[in-house]
Amino acid sequence: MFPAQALISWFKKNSRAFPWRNRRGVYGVWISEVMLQQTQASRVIPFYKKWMQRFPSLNSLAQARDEEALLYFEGLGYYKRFHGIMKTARLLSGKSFPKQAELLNKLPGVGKYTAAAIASLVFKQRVAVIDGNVARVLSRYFAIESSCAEIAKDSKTEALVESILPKREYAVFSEALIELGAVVCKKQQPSCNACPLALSCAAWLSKRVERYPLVLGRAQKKVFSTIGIIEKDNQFLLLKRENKTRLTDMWEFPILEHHKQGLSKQAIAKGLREQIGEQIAIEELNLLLTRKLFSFSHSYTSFKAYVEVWASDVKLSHEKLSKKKSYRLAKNARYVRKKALLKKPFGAAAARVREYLLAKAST
DNA sequence: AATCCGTGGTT
DNA sequence: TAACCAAGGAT
Repeated sequence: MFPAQALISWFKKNSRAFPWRNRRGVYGVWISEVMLQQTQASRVIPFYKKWMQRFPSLNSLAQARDEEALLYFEGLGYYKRFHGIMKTARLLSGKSFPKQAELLNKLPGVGKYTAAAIASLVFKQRVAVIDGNVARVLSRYFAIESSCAEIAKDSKTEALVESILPKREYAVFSEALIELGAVVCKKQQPSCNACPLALSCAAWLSKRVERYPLVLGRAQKKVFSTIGIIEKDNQFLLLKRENKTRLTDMWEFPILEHHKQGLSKQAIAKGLREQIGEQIAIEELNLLLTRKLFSFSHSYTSFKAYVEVWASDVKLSHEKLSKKKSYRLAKNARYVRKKALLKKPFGAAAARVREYLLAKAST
C-alpha cells in the first residue's frame, strides 16, 4: 500500500514557498509550469516575478510585442517555450482556459505533463501528473529498470500513478510527489533518512537507491564558430535569427559555424559575407577579421561550441560603404548602438560577446 | 521513435 | 575542464 497520507503530511510541513504557489490562477500556474520545464525552480523565480509584473494577465500578454516579451524570457533557455506561450496567449485572448487536461494538451507548448499539472492544481481534475521528479521517485520506490524519460512517457506509468492516487487530496498528493523528488528523492545524494516513503521503498530496502533511475549516456558533438564584430560609426551589426530551428527570433553578432578548427580566414570571411549581405567584397571582409578579441566555449543541449571572436582595426563608415552601389545589407541585419544592445534578446553565447563589448571602452 | 532544443550550477 | 544535471515538448 503506497503511503499517500504520509507523503501528504510531509508536504504540508515541508513544501517550499514559491511565488506561483501564492495564488492558483490558471494564468500564473500556466506561465510557471512552462518556465519550470527542464528548469530548476530557483532559477525560475526571478523570471516569473518580472514576467508577472509586466504581463499580469492573459490579455496584457496577448497585446504585447513579441520582441519585448522575449526580453523577459532571455536567459531561461529552450526558447520554443516562449513562442508557445505567445501562440497560446493569442489563441486564448478574450476566452478562458479549457479545464480538461485533454484540451489543455492541445495548446502550443502544453504537453502531457503541463496539461495534467494545470488540470490538477487549478481545476482539481483527477489526473496523473508525471514529470521527471515523479518518474525518479517511482523508479526507486518500485525499482523500475528504466530511465526517467522512458518511465515518464510509458503509458503504464500513468496507470500506476492513477492506482496510487488517494481518494481525497489527490491534487496535493501529485504536487507532493513532485516536491519530494525535487527536495528529498534527488538524483544525487537523496535524503532517504528524511523520506516519508522510505519504509516501503524497494530501492531503499535493497540498499540500491543510487542505481535508480537508470541513465543512458550520450556523446557531445563539437562545433567551432567564428564571430565577426562589425562596427560602423559606433554601431554594431546584428543579425536576427529568423526561420531558425533554435534561438528563434533572437539576435546575434555575425557568426559562422564550421565543423573544423582552423578554417582559413578567407573561407570564414566568405561565410560571414553570405549572412551579412551578399555584395560585400571579400577583400573588405578580410580587413574586418584582423584582430582576435577573445575566445570562449559554450555548451548547448546537443553540442559544444568553441567560439573565436574577431574584430577589425579598420573603421568602416556609412559614407565609405554607401559609395559602393553593390552594398546591400541582409533583411534581418541591423546596425545597433552600444546602449541599445541590451534591448535586443540574445542567447547566452551572443550575450557573452555583448558583455565583452559593453565592458570595453572601445573595440 | 530518436533527436533536438538552452542555460547555469554542481561534481 | 568535461560531464552531468534540472518541474518537457515538438517533430
